Amino acid sequence: METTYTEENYLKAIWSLSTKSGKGVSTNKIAERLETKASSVTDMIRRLSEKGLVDYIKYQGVKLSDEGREVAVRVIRKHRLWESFLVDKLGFNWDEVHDLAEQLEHIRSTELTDRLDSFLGNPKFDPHGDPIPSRDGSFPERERRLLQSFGPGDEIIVTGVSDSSVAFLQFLNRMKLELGTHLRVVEHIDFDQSMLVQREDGNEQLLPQGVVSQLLVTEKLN
Amino acid sequence: METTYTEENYLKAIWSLSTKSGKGVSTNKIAERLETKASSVTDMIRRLSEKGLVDYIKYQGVKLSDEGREVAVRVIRKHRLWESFLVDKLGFNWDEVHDLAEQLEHIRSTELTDRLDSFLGNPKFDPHGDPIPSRDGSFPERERRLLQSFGPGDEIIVTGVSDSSVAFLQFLNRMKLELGTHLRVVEHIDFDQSMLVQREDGNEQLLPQGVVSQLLVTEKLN
DNA sequence: ATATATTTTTAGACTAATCTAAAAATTGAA
DNA sequence: TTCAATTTTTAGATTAGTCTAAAAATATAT
Repeated sequence: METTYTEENYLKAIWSLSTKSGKGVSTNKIAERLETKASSVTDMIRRLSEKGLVDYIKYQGVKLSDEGREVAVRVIRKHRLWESFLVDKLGFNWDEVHDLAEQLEHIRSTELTDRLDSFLGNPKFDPHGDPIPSRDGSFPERERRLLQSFGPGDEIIVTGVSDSSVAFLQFLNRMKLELGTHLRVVEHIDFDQSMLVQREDGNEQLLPQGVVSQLLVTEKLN
Repeated sequence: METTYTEENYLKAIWSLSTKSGKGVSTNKIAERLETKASSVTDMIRRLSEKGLVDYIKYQGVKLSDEGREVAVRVIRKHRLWESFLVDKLGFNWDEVHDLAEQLEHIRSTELTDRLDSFLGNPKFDPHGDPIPSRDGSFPERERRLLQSFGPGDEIIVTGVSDSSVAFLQFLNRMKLELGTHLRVVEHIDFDQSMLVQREDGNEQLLPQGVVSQLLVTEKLN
């Protein structure tokens, strides 16, 4: 299956906007992510659907097919390996490499990807702490601990919840916390066990005790 | 000046088809090189001309403008640096890297190119023996001539090929000829323009006309 | 020098990806 | 539940790059 750069970018966007809930990803969400228009997204989704890369029902959003997911994960593997290369070998800072990796991730060669992987020493996580899929598409496991066990300065990624009640999940949603959200701990507030954290956009947010004691996170390995 | 991948490929083709004679490069030659049709070439030349990247007179062929040459040389610099990376760091053979470098040469980032350059130790020549332009676009010197211009007793080093088709490179590989191979000319075989040479291990080898007329070598000055 | 062959350009059409504007479907609030 | 707001899709146009077929220009051979 031949895929264009653009198709790969759509598949990647759908992958990262997908949730375990099983709901389709909405046209507008994809448009926003890719900085394009909803009408363009509809067109592209139709093309991807004809190629069997996504399952699509009009007005109901879109999901990746098995084949579409494979393509997306292969692109993500390349993206994260190139980011590792740029930081570990060329000395870029981890916050400078995203746009470059967006270009490099479309280079077509399994052989190159695999050689790059071993040149880098088969890293399991990229410079942002995100897991690098292996050749067969499987993601490495990460050690997860409760948010409360971290302290000021620690950088973490939300990777799960120990209480999966609907109410808790909805509350997380309201707090704009989801899987993959990156946070930096600013401080513990001792008197009520809440925690001040900083988001990627620089804004600070206060997380109540209920969240701090239930949220599973993974430490970012820089 | 923003250039597309396709424009860059045209500029590169025009660069490599240009001769010192100062004549314009013909539409058909470009079409053949890029495996496209003459009509497509005419269209693209017109676009490049409007952008000021080439000088073009209908029916008289095309020449690179100063700005077009700069773009072409920057792409060539990237191509050759990536080839060096693939061979020196990832362990590819020098006859396997061309198609990959054709993709990598379009990655847009002067910063990346310069960091790659220093990561590789600022190489002057790529794995095919071709000179790598420096950041400012200047080529390193090295006097190379075709093997056929040498005579009995001359000692030379293989430093490049004037035909870098995959078939030719693979043939050289089969003949155990690679960059840096040292040879001594034994004799010209006049009737079919082949050449008898002696290798460092003392063995003699007959090189067919196709090799003798395409292999670039540098004289060994002892 | 003139007819023929070759090269180059033009005309018109196609595809991928995009856009704007408007229509259709869905969602949500009174 | 019904009507307004929002989301999504459709219709039609645009751009880059390509093609085929035919016309125009140039080169070549007798």
